[in-house]
Amino acid sequence: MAGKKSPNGPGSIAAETSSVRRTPMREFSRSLPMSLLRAREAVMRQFRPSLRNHGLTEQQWRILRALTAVDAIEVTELARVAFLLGPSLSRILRDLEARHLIERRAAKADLRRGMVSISAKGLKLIEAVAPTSESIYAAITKLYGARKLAELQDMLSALEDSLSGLEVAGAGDAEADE
Amino acid sequence: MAGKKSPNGPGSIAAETSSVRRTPMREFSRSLPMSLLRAREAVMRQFRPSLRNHGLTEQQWRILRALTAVDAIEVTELARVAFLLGPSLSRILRDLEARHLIERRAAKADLRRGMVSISAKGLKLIEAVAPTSESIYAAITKLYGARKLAELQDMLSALEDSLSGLEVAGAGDAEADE
DNA sequence: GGAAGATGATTAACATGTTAAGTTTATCAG
DNA sequence: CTGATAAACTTAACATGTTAATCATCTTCC
Repeated sequence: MAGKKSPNGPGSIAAETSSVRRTPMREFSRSLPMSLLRAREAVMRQFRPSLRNHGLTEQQWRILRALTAVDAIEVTELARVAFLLGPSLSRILRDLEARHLIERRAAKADLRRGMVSISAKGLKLIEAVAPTSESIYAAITKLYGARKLAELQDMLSALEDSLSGLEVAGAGDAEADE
Repeated sequence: MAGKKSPNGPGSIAAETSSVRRTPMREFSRSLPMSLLRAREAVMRQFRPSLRNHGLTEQQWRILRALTAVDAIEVTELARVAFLLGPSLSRILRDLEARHLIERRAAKADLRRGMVSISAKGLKLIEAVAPTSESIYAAITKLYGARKLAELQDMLSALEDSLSGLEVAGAGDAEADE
């Protein structure tokens, strides 16, 4: 049930012919992006069912969660805090507003800016989800170790910092072969 | 250009009213899922432009990359290796096949199973992208430190292992309020 | 003060993530 | 051999990621 089974039994063609093409590359499964992706998925797999039972996606939860910390916030700031791109945020806010979980108004001084805040209904929903969410987080912390978890987050943060100054290379690499 | 600016200047309404609702929760930006998401995005941001210049998305690249290591592989195995869900993989394979970057055939012993392999054109594309990709990876390794990078991957792997035995809780938590 | 350019937000278009349902082929009980 | 069950994909439907284009408002400069 828990682990993925390895179908190496009958007719596993791929396993028999594993020394054919050897491009000199890092092993695929240990590349940094894959490691980060798998780790994150392992974590989110724990949270998704609970969120889903409350009718929320991960991103919708992130937004409501961020809104509980402030009275109101500009859309752009919210995108930064919840780590969502503008277009995604626009769509989600439209949906959350239709469900009366948030409220919107235009900023007085600049009509381009939209101010967003969580509604009473939204707060109530948050309070309904939070206990389970915190419980899961506590279980993860206990399993992995609080100290190790803090260390991991420090290393992730350091990784972000390391890359923040990197100019995106290959911007004139080659053209798509169309 | 490089850093995000913090518009704390005129009319920053959110910043002034920061002590209103205080749900007793972890600080949002330091939650584990967010840390992992941001770190991964910081890494992928380096690769995406180069891939894009070759007409590939991140996932398409993962698939072709995985295919270079084997002669042929079953779809299910490919999904596991490239860490994609079945439906995503189906769509991408359809597209890659239409572009003649991969080849497909049915397994002789079991017509339900599809065997996938990379084409000559696909290999050529891989070889065109690989140098830039490796160069970027090397730059990241140098910036962050090879030792630290290995340590980070070990910790990520350990995190996966820790969570692999966790039963997904909250599966009967509550119903969506519709 | 009005046109040009900058900024905040949304919309458009396409690709993927995610869960559920459908299709085809195997396997198995009777 | 046939109907039921399972397995391997594939499709469907909806939500988000990603980049480009559009819209509305603001700022600037002449």
